[in-house]
Amino acid sequence: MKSDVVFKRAYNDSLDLIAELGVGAALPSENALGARLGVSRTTVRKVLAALADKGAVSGAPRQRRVRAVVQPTQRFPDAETVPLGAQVERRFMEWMLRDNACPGTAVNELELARQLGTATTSIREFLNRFQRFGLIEKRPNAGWILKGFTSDFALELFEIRELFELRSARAFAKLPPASPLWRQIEALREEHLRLLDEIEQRFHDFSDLDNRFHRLINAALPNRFVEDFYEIIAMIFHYHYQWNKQDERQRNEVAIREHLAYIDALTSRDVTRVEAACRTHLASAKETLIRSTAGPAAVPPQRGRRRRRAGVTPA
Amino acid sequence: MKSDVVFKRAYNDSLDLIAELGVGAALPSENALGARLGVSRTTVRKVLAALADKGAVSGAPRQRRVRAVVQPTQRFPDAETVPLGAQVERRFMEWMLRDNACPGTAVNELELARQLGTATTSIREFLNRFQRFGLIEKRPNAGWILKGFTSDFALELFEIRELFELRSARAFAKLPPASPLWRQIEALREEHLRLLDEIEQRFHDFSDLDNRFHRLINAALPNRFVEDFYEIIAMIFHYHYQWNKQDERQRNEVAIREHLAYIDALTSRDVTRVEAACRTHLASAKETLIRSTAGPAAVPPQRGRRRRRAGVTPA
DNA sequence: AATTTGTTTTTTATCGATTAAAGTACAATT
DNA sequence: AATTGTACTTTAATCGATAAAAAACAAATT
Repeated sequence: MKSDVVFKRAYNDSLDLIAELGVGAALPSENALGARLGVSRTTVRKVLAALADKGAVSGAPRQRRVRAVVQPTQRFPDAETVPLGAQVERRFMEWMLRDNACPGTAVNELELARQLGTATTSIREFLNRFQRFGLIEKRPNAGWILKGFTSDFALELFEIRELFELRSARAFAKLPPASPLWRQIEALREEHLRLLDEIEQRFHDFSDLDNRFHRLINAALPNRFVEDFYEIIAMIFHYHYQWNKQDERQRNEVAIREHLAYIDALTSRDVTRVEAACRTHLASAKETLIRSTAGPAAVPPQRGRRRRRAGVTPA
Repeated sequence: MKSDVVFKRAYNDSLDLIAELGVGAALPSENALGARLGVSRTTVRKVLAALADKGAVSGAPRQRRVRAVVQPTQRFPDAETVPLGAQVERRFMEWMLRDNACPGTAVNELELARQLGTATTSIREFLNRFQRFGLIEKRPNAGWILKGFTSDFALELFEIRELFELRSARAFAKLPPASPLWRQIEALREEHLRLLDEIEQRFHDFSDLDNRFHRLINAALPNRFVEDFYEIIAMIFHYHYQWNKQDERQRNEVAIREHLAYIDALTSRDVTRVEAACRTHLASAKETLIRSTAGPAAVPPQRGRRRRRAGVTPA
């Protein structure tokens, strides 16, 4: 059956919302709530019913009000608000990165399903979607082979990344002065400066800023394939940041300065400078990533004999 | 339950094989047959048992021989040897291209499943894999939206294609003279000349040649993301060739000449010439593709109201 | 007349079960 | 040492069913 993560997340978000509104405040209409929480009215009504049950809101049809603010302890645990697919992805990536899973390892649906406690269907769905990241490969009727997070992977990834980002950065530099992107990049520049100021305490916040920065560059010349590719980058970095804490503050500080130089180059509209700044930054990002890969080897898949099994660590 | 397309295809292929060997010839060992047919020994034995049953091969243990060549009418129909996923893809693409399905149309799993006569699981799997082609988009918990085969799609596709192919072609031109790829491209050049010679009768064969030509260029500097992207191109052209027959002979002849100029540029190792030839060819391919698209519009998805349904034509 | 709410229908996410195919193991045969 | 028969175990592909969420319809209210 379908899980109710949508309901649980909406319920938790509603608790925040009523705390924000304060006791006595009138609630928005069901449709307005749905739009705000990003769920259908069906789910809104379920949440509202649960809240009325807890005595958090009064149930009167057309004039619902906040009656009491619910204790944070009454919230659903965060783990229960994460969609199954995302959970599977996280566990799989952790296994691959943390345990440095070896290229050539067989990944098998049944065993993954057992270890993650889900039906095989969900695992299949995940693997099929995950395939596009280039880290696994399907052999029809015979499971999946891990290609692995190797330095080859990182090199190929960054070759394309550079190709794409140079293209986008050139387009950015040629943007008409009236383009709203100029304001956005100026705002990002200021965010960078603020972060640099408090780098000792807030260096973790760089990951998100990095993501927004590169997406903004790509927005100069939208292309669905570039955007899709950037999702691969974002995914890799998302997990990589969580896993490789070595020199994190230092690395992020360097990257921030590179971003600032990159932004300056863009605002100068001097294509040669833009290209140089872009290349410099990507080269150092590549270095960082490669240092944490397993190595170059892509061991050919062993056939005919029992292959090493994927051992994702149990929950 | 699992379908037995693997068995049926292997069986058909075996019929071809025994016809090729001729009556009286000794059959290869089970393992050798498995390697040749691309299936496991389990399936080989099933096929062999079926063939013995038909009297096509003698069942004697270690000296199996071809006894009779089976009539082509005894083969399994081709439709039964196509994996479900491929069938779904074909039907879906035909619907989109032939019926010029409108961007913004909702694609719904249940209805597709009903129309194609499969379980919804298979449809989901297909849609998840198909997503990477950039023609559909998922809205979690709420089905899929067709982005459609629009001119925007073609433009974005060709922007990346040019970026990638210029990169590969430059690398090709710089290949050391000892590289085996030089021999391969020379062989392809001759194939092009032969095809040009018989263009009136054989213009259909260009599609396959085109595919092999561009893959060879990409092989100059292997990169999994470039290869993955080329699968999108190949898929689009595969269906496009089947669907748009207008001026086919003429178009293919032009393309062959462009390929020949491109190959000459490569063998000259003059990067400027290579780039020019590559751009010329891709520009004309782009033109062809764009002429058969629906138009630029990407209608925003309608929400809250029943959207137009995807009407894939029944089997 | 447009919102808002109550009710019903449709669709997606997820499960568990079943069959085909792959893979394992090993002794018997050439 | 490779090939085969036999028998078995494991895994992938595919189905149908069910609960949650979305969407549509209908009635009530301002």
